[in-house]
Amino acid sequence: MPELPEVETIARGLRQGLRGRQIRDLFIFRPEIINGSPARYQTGITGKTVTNVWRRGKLLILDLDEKLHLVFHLKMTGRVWIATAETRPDAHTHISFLLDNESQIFFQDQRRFGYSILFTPEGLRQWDFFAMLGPEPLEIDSKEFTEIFCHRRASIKSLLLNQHCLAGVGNIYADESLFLAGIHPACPACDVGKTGYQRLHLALRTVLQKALDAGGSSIRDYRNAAGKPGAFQNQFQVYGKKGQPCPRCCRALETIKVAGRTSTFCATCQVGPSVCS
DNA sequence: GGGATTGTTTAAAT
DNA sequence: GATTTAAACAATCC
Repeated sequence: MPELPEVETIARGLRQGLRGRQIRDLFIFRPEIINGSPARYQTGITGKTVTNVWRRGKLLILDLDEKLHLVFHLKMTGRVWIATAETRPDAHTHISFLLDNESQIFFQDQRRFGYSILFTPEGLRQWDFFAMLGPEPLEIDSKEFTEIFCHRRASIKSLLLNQHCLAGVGNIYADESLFLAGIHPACPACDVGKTGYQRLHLALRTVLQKALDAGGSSIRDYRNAAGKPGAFQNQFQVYGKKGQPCPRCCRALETIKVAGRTSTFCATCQVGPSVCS
């Protein structure tokens, strides 16, 4: 679930608490969630100091001194948070990092789809997944945004979810922004139209910013760097609200599968594939 | 037990 | 070759 606003919220929280902290030791309870050699991971991180924490797409990245990047992908249920010295690791705690102030970073993941990797700067640059990420949706201008979609026939929703097109958007913010822009999720991207791209760009930025302001969305698993849930789930207009009245026209919200994902939308307010303008 | 959940990769089709 | 679609994968919940 952690998409751009959630990962960004975690990164901001960690940055606050971790800058200048040294990682004294780490305990790897489940080596298989480390991509690459666990031994190299262990020795590479031990004794290093966290110099910065940032986000790219849905990736959480801790910069360590001596030029290393400690990367996490949280996938569905991953969490990275700062626990007190007394907190005991549970069955879902796969790595714990002991800090020089006795607190600890926990990497937990109930479903274990997430992973962590330690990179050198060159390694990170050459990592295909990282190199192929599209632009940050909060950073591009409307011309760039339009250019991503206007020549492609795939559904607009599938391209919003495609990390090569835009980095950081997942199912929640795709559905919410398409509703706000009044665009049907299955509409071919090239048929959305000039004003449609502008509405969608604005809608996406608006939704992402509001979610950031609310500290992200917690459906069930997401927690911030302090282990606390976000609040944006209380502002959802359509996501997960099948059968409930559309906030705009009161027609019951429907779901369809687009790009293999459940998409909740209003059949009145979101213009269909054949009528997009 | 089947279906749904997620982001991403891989394979197949166009 | 580029683009698109579908299936597969990980583990767990309901």
